[in-house]
Formats: sequence, structure tokens, C-alpha cells
Amino acid sequence: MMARTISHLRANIRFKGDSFLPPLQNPLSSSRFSPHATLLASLLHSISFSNNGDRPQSRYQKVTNLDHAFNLFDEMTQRRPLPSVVHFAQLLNAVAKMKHFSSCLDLFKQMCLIGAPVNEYCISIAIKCCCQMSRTNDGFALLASCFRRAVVPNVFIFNTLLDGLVVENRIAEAERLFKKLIKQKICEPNAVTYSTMIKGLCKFGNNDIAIGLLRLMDERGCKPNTVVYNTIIDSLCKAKMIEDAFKLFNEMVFAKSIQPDVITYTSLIHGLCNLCRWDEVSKLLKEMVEDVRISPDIQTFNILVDAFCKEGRVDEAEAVIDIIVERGEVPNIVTYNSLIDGCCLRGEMTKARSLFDSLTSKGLVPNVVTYNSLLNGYCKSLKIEEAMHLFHEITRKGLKPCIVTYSTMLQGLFRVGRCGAARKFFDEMRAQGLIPNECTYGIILDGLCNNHQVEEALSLFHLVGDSKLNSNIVVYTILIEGASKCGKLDIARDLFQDLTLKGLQPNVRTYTVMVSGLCGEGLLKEAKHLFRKMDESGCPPNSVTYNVLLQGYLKKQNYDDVEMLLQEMDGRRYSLDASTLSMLIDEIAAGSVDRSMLKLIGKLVPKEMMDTTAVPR
DNA sequence: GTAGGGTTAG
Repeated sequence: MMARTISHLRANIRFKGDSFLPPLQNPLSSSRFSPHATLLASLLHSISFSNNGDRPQSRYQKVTNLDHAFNLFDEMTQRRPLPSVVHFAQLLNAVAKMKHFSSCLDLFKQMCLIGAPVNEYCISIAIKCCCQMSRTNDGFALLASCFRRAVVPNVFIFNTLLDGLVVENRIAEAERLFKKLIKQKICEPNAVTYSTMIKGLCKFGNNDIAIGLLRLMDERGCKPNTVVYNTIIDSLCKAKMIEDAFKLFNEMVFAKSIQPDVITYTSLIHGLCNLCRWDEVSKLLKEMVEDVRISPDIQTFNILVDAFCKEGRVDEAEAVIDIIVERGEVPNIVTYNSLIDGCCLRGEMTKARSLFDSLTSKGLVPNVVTYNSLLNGYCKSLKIEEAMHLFHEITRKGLKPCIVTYSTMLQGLFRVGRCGAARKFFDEMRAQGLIPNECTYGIILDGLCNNHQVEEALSLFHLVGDSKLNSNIVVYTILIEGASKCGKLDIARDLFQDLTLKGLQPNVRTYTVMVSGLCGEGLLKEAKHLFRKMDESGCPPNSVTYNVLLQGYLKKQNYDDVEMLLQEMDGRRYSLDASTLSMLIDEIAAGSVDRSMLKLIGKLVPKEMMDTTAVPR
């Protein structure tokens, strides 16, 4: 199925070739084209890639580095009369585009000081800089300065501020601002205002309200566009609500006649990849390549590279990279980060390392994500010294370790039992001003439990108290597993009961861990009771749960329910894992389990195990 | 001359 994806991409190359190029021939030996014709062809080619009819840039827009910008600014401020406000705005914008937000603000302040003309364009750029630096409050202060300068803030300014609030996760304030604009008729929201607000709603999982806002904008006479639809479609895809995403996609294309673009398709392909629905991925890719307007780009390809890597198909990911190159596109650091991560996932550290070392020769600079993947690979292969060495390289290369970097190191250190070193890393992380998140917290609790420090884990858990960190089902599952593995089943039970009180829904893993704990203490009746509760609670047991319960029965030499469980597994198309299978075979050999069950057991052996395990027939 | 959407890591 994945191979089909590749063949569609290859077909695309041929498709493009067939449509636009003459039959293949050696251009040097060709008599069909005169040198002029070739020149003309290359000119035509360059025209199609240039900025379709854009005006030439002014010297203020062309600045390429900060020194140049400051020199030009100094020169401008000395001229009399002062240059026009348009030129100042162009320079400010060029500096902002280079992401030198703080310098851009300095220039803006200097303009104000020397009495240079400042209008809504300049203020809008300055506000954008504040927001990009997560200083939206400073942006609002600049809004106040609009009123002092008798500049009427326009929809660009409000949209930028709204986006700043969304970026800072200040969703309630964003909603208040949005409503205020409408109610007080301060400024009529346009499609950008709506799409920004919709993005904020989606960010917090309010897809339904986002769709409501999409309807509202239509009613208020603001026509939804591709960006608005893309924002919601992407959010639905990320929430694995792919059917709803396609519903919206169909509405957009067929009912509203809004053209989808490469971003629409990329979001849908990403959503399908996450659900391993490869056939549909191929279908969409085919649709994309057949429509010349929406040909896949580097981000689309990167999603495919990443999907192949996550499936462990590094070879096919490399084939996609070949296609990227054949199409004349350039693989970037994201492409290689996925590939390196894929190698690490398979424990192929030599290959991961050599890919990492080859980045420079490709003109690519490793970023903190590159390092995190490699660190994770070393930690998972228990090569902690190599991980430590790499960790120190991060700062030497002028990069900053982030919360993921530290979490990865903590996990690695706990895994090799170096709890003291883990503690030091944790303190260093805090000293760097990094706040542990749910994942870091889970890693620490898990690490403590696995290093016989369940008491420590529990006291940390109680110390943290009622918070977002402790309202997480993963955290509970870790503690329940830790407590029951250490024979503290009472604590595990209490934690499990807490879930209902907190309104948290146990997942399959939580149930399985609890069933396993009960089995470990020989409490088969209670384990079976909980097991039966799973279906009722809408969380049916999976293959692992069945294997855990079966092992519990076999260990206790309780064979009454074994056949029934095996039959249920068959009905649900589940399979036996290697250790349950080996226990069953031992029991049959010993005569405790009836040989008549062999046929059923044979059906429950996964195909890939058939080659390696001899199952008596 | 100013604003909004898609990719990688624990």
C-alpha cells in the first residue's frame, strides 16, 4: 500500500514530463532548437518563476542585513526634508521580515523621538514585532499611542493584536476583543479577523465553535475563503476527525466553489497518514498531481517522509527524498530530521549519526530538533555517555536545549538507573527557566517508579496536588503501574478510584495496568470483574489486556475461563503474544490445558510469529 | 508600505 504512494509520485514526474516537455532527447545533439530558442525557453522559464508582475523593490525594501538597515536609517533621518513615511514603513517592514523584531521596534521608537512621520502602516508593523516576541501587551500600549497621535487604528492593527493574543494562548481575551470589535462597531472584521479567531478556537479544540464562526461570517456577509476552511480542516485532521474534515472539504469545493490549494491537500494527507489510511493518501496525492494548480511541495513531501519513517520504512522515506530531488526541489532540515528520527527509532544509530554528520555537506544546519532525535536514539540504545557528549555539543553550537531536550535526557538517565544525575539535569533545567510540562512530569514519575522510588513518585504527585499535571490520565496510569509493580496494590486501587472522582476516563492502558496489578496479586475474580467492565464503559479490552488476563489465569493454574477468553480473542481478531503462547504450549505439554484447544491457539498466532515459533498442529 | 492556513523531537 505504501509502495503505491511512491508509484503515484513517480507517475507524477512522468505526467509532468509528458505534459510540458518535448520527447526526451539529448539537448546538445538536438537540431530542433537554435541557441536563441533555448535562450528564449530559459527566459520564459525564469518568467514563470519570477514574482508574477510585482513591482521592482525600492532600496528600503531591499535591505538584507541589520547593519545595512541601520546605516540606511541614519542616512534617512539626516535628510531634510525627512523621507516620506512610505519609505520608513518599507524599511521597518524589511527589518521585521528578517525577524529582527527588537531592532525594528528600536527603529520605530527612534522615528517617534525625532518626530518622523508615523502612520497606521508603521504602527501596524511595530505591533506585529511586539506580538511576534510574545509581548502583545506592549502591542496594546502602541494601540493606545494611535489614539494619542490621532491615527485611526485599522483592521490590520486589530488583526495583528488578535493574533498576538492567540499566539500567547490568551483565548478568552481574544474572544473578548473579537466581540468588542463587532458590538462596539470599532472595526468590521474581515476574512483575516475571522480566520485568526477561528485559529484560536481550533487551537483549544473548539472545532464546533470554529465551524459556528465560519457560518456566522457567511451570514454577516464576509465570504469564507480557502484560508478559513484550511484552518478548520487542519484542526479536524489533527483531532483525527478525518470524516468531518472531508465533509468540510466537500462543502468548500462543491457547495461553495472555493478552490482548495496545496495546504488543504497537505492537511488532509497528514490526517490520513496519522490514521495509516495509505490507500486514501495515494488517492489524494493522485488528485493533487493531476491538478497542475496544486502540485505537492516540500512540506507535503516531508509529511510523507515522516510517515514512512514512523512506520519504520526508512528505505521508502529515502525513495521519497530521491523524488523530491528529481522534481528539482530541495530537501530541508525537516526532511532530514524525520529521516534521522526514523533511523533512531529502529536503533540504527550508526546510520543516524552518519546522516547527522552529512548535514553540513548538504548546506544544512542541525537544529535543536535534530539533536533531540539523536539524543533520544542514544538514550533508547542506553548509550548514555554518547548522549551526554551530544547534549554538551548543543550549547557549544550556539543552540539552546529546550524542554524536550531535557525530558529526553531525564528519560535516558532514569533508564540506566542514574537517578542522581537525573536530579542534577532537572535542577539545571529549572535554572534555565524551563518549566516541566506534562510529559516531563510523566517521565520523572515513571523514572522514579522504575527505580524503586515509588514513595518518592507518590510524594511528588501529592506535592503537585490538584493541577493540570495531575489531571492527566497518562500520569495516573504510570503511578498505578508503579504502585502495583511494587506490591502497593491498595494505593493503585485508590488511584484508580480517584479517576472517577476527577472525571477522568481510564483508557485501555489504564485498565490493562490495573488488571495486570490485580492478576499479580492473584486476585483473579476482581481482575475479571474489571475486565468485564471495560466493554460496558465503552473502552473494550485490546489484545494486550487479553494476554495479561490469560497469563494471570495460567500463572494461578486457573484454567476454567481460558478457552472462553481464547474464543473471544478469535472473535475480535486479536492475537497471542510470544510469552502467553509459550505458557499455553507448556500447559498443554503438562496436560493442564486440553489438546483440543490447539486448533484455536493456532488461529491466534500472528503470521509474523509463524516462521519463528513451532506451533504443534 | 501593514494582518490569517499545512511539515520534524520527549
